[in-house]
Amino acid sequence: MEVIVPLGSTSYTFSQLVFQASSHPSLTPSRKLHYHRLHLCISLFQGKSMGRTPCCDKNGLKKGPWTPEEDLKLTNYIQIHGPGNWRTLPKNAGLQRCGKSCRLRWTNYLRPDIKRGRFSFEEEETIIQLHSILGNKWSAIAARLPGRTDNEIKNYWNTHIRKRLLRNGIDPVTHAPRLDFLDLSSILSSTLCNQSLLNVSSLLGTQALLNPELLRLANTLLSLKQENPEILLQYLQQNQLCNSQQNLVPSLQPSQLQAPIQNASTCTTSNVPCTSTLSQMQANGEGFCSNMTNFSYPNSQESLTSSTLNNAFVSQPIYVQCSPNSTVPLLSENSNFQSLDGSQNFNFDSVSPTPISSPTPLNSSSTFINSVSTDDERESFSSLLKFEIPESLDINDFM
DNA sequence: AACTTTTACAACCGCATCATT
DNA sequence: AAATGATGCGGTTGTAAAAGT
Repeated sequence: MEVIVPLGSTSYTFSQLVFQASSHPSLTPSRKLHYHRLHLCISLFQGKSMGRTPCCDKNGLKKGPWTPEEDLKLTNYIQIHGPGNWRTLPKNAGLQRCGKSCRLRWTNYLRPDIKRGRFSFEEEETIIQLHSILGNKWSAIAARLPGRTDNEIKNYWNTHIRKRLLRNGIDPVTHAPRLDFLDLSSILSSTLCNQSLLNVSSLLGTQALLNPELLRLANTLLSLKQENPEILLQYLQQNQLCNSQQNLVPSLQPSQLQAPIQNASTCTTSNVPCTSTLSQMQANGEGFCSNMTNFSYPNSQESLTSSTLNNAFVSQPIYVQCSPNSTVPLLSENSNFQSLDGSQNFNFDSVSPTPISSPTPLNSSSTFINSVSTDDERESFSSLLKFEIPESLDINDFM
């Protein structure tokens, strides 16, 4: 059966088209388009897909995990000839792979300068910061992390960092705190289960979460605490985060916090006293419940009661810096919380207007918000901190 | 112990971009 | 200027290992 192919105003038999395509050495521009269509027709007739020809003939080429033998062949070939010419490389190297697969294997796995193993705290912090600026530009992020590939960073982001940010109420896309992401229900329901803990201190712990930079730092440090406490300790010592003189949150007096915090799990491996910053870390979604309910004084082993917690924590104003030059209370003086059954009301009437800053480290070199040098940076950071709770916030909405 | 679910990561795929013709 | 090829990039998938039941 003869196949008729309409081409422009003329119809050709398929055999005619094949003949012309195979024998025509040079095409005039006016004919190029016709022959391009011809090529497509032939491809279609032969069952090939439309569009650009694939980078390799898929037939007979291996896919899936690479074997050590294949790795060796590829490595040996590149050591001699260098990377590049990926289309012809597999054939020359004796590999039944497409060039794309070879390039990926080399750049993501076999390259000698690739750093293997866990991401360090500094690397993780860098990734988070760069992602907040660059978004999902993995190659751009990888370019600033020597030895790490874009694929590796992307995977690490998706499997570790992204989930952790979500868990801790931070939008992994915008890096802004999101109350709807925060697992407030577990935090509050746990608290509400124990009426003795219905006090301002608990809510202050929750409130501390609402400082986005503290959230971010807490998130990172908490995960590190769980996954690699040694590196955390090293980092804390380097950045003096455990030095009470650092006054990371000046409104919370070290004397009021030392006792419970020294016994908190974060510091069990360290003799270095911790500050309120770490207490706020404890207050995130992963550590909040247990740590808020299990605080005890180190000497007496006496568990803290509601009243002692109140004594220790009540009346501590929490502020979020919303602009480089001013601070405002996170909650208005009229902010109220109400328990599920309405039996407990909370307010922050005692909040004093003493302005404080929130000098949370923003990068591994311990740059603090207050010490940023340029207006752009200030603006950038202050935009990160724009976050407030509506006065009409109702806890029941989160339950 | 067996099975299911979750996690981690290597690899694939399609599209975009750049360089060459 | 347009077509074509090579390479890079980012989203997604497949699968082995680990964790949970």
